[in-house]
Amino acid sequence: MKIATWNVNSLKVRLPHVLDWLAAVQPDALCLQETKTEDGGFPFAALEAAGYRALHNGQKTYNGVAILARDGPADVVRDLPGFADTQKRIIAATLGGVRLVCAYMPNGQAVGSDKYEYKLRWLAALADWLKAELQRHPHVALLGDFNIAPEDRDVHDPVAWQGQILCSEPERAAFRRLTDLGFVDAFRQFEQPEKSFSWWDYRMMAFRRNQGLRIDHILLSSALAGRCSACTIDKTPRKLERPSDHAPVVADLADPDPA
DNA sequence: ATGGCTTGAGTGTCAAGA
Repeated sequence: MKIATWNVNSLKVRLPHVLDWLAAVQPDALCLQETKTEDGGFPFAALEAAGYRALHNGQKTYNGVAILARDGPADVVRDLPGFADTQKRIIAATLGGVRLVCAYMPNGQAVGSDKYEYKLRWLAALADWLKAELQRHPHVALLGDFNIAPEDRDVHDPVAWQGQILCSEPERAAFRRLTDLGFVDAFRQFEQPEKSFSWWDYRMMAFRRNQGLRIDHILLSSALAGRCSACTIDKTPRKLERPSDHAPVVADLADPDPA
């Protein structure tokens, strides 16, 4: 089973890239963030024609998350249970025995801002919910744009970014709270190239200079982590005309051992 | 240099991203 996550920064603009990427990579499930549309503008038919059913939690202009899957997903949840939020950042579904949680975590804008406080509250609510979710489903995969670079090696210039948004200690502590629940950063289970990033600013030719951050992640519950045979960042679509500023992250999961 | 691009909204120019 191949699962993936990609912040597309507007699905209307990026649909051709998404369709090409689905055809080339053939994932069983793709989690999308920043679709930036309500259902009315969502390309259900084009994705269906490509062999993917879509679950969408949409919003006009901002946010919006979706799960594209070959098989029909079950037990769909939209939004963080028990957390009052007008922003559409969560969609979850069960597929092939795996509980997929697609998340677009808040950006936070600046350390100390109202949006930063919201980010930390949102992350705390996510951890509380996932703790309960792990009791119900041992095989949980949390995929998405975390807007957190968990360690200095995930940052092109750790000195410049020290303490800044996406890298601050409270954000990194929120990430560690997830790994303390038993989640494993799939990417770090394997040897990776140095300076591996998943996001590059549109400005300053940041991609060409590889001035990026690794903020898009696939976290696997311990029961799932043992089935993961590979995890990679696919920089190919970042090189296209009018790219998303994020690259997809892909994980391969072996079939479960027969009981 | 609190900039630089890109998107959506809406038709002038701003909010937001990260």
